[in-house]
Amino acid sequence: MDKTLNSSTEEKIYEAARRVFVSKGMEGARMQEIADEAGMNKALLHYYYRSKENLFKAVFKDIFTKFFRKIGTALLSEATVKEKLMLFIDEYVDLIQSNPYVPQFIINEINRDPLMLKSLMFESGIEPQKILFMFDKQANGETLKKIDPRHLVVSIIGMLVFPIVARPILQMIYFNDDQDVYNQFLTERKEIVKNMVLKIIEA
Amino acid sequence: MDKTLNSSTEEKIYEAARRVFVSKGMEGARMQEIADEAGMNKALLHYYYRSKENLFKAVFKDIFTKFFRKIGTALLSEATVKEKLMLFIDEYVDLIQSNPYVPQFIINEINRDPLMLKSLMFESGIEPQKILFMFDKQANGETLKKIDPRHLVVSIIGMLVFPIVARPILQMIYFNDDQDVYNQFLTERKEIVKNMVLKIIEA
DNA sequence: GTCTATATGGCGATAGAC
DNA sequence: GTCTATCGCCATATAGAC
Repeated sequence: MDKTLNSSTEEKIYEAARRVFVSKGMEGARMQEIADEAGMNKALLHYYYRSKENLFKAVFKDIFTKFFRKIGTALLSEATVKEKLMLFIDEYVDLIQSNPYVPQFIINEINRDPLMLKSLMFESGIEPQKILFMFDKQANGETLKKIDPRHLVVSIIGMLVFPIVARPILQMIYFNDDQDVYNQFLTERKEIVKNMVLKIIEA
Repeated sequence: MDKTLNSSTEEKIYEAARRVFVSKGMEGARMQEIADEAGMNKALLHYYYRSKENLFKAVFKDIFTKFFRKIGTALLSEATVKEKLMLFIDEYVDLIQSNPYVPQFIINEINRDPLMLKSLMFESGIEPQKILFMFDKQANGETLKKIDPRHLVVSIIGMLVFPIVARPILQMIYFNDDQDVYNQFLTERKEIVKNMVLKIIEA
């Protein structure tokens, strides 16, 4: 059952806007395209959301919040550092596999308007320091002797995000633009990154 | 001596366009801003380059080509795999430190218009497979027993690029938006990534 | 070659009929 | 609430004086 079939006009607009904004960005998106995608007239978007800026902010806030909450869950779980990291990789890979445009979208929009960050973190109730400090404390006492957890987390996310955002380039130079082979590359990558991380923290 | 002081009008336009395009992207850039940055009138840009698209392509082709050539040099050098990788990290860190906006710029523009890639690789004379195959061959016989060199290179670039492109977010949540501390974080990161890579390939 | 002034088109936003 | 028609602005691009 397609959820959008029975949804209200406002929900249809929101879903369409989400798709268009995420793939084209705030500047690249067109209100006309969102209207087409939602199967209605352009004027209706303004009737419900008054401006493109408003519509964008509604979409971006939700995406940003959900994405960061998801990151927190694995790191806040009750487990050893090693287990946490493996769980984190599992969940993060699934997250970006099913939302491949989101990481680049968030990075681009934050860089375009960095002032969004402060208000966004405040409004969304995200407390990243809580997550990171907790990770810090556990890590220091345990297996991670000489590794700064910040560097480790940055490395893991970078290893996972880069092949997604740079997909067109890598798919071209590695696999002669073969989409299926690249999907396989991404699939096997989860275990490979896990092994790399294990080597890093266990050495 | 500022090179732009004595350069021709066309060179001034090119340099200004490079700065604006790299930081704002093709869609975000404005011809007026490029003209202001070059210290001249908007009409002159069209006199020399005819269209925004033309000017952009001239800039993008150069940046793309130079960036990928630079990557190749380290991996094509005569050395062991380990030495190659360390040299590659050294050069790549320096490259993106002095061109922090370029990686995101390239990724964005390629994703916006993936068809650019084929013609670009052809025109620029880049042969990435040569580089990668060479790396493959050396790697297989040597220390990298169970590691796919493709995954390793993707991991390294991801580890290095991510803290640059996601800087506003990471600087905020890690260091309360302290710019100096984040610069230090980036500086120490070169050696940290080297150590991580060594653990990965030596385990 | 370099400027000012203007044409042209696209997009966000609004007015107003239904 | 939903549509058609249109306004007004801004950005690329061009015309034409100097």
